[in-house]
Amino acid sequence: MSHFGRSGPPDITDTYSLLVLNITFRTTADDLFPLFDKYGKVVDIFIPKDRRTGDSRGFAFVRYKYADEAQKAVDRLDGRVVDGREITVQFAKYGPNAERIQKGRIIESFPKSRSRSPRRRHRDDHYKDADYRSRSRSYDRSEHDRYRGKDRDSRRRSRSRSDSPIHSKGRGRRRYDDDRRSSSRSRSASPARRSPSPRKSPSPRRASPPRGESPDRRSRSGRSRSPRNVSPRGESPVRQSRGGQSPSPQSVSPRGRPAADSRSPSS
DNA sequence: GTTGAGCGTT
Repeated sequence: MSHFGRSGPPDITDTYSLLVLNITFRTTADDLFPLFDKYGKVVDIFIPKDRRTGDSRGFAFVRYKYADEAQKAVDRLDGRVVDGREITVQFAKYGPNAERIQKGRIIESFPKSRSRSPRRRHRDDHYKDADYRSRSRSYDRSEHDRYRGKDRDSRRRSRSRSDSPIHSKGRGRRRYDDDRRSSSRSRSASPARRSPSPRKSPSPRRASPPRGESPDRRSRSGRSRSPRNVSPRGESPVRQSRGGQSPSPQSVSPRGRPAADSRSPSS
């Protein structure tokens, strides 16, 4: 009840998690809620977003209270065109916290009894966690084995090519080793200085001095969607960082123009 | 402004 918009998972026990893929990047939980709620009782909807940009990743998680309803939703909403894009609804295979999921049902498997086996510090348990996580994110594995895929791999290959061994162009799923890489670079001040004129320091990347930055530039004005809850009841299982989670009073300008205009537009 | 394989939050 009061968990929505407060903290992590409110109560994910005996609930069925549905994974919705192929959704547009602008589709929000509010849009999926009425869609999934029509087929059953939706307990909660969660749409993972990027940590850097904060944009939707393109998939959402819908939690149902009953399996029959979830299955129905999967059968009915699976392949449905939402926002002009065909979405893919299926049972979640992995868990948010390495929880045991059976047929999409989340089973509570928390080690309540601490005095059960305190001896076990680290063992295969880690393998389990890393197992579902290293499904393909880790490219440091046998890649040649993956190439044996068929159509499914072909999709990923497409992306792989885009990513290429080089940097990720767009919002690649690369890790947060950006800072780490910088450190590496620091080690070698100039690994291959091609310019015989080290005097020139053309830093187009850093050519932007700390001036009046506007991080709130990414206004969601793309879609005239009211950021308020769709449930006037006050109880909306739809949790999204668009309401109370991100209380940024900076982009509240009614005109879309920040009132903090320290600069003088004139001269 | 863009993108499109996939599996999650304090």
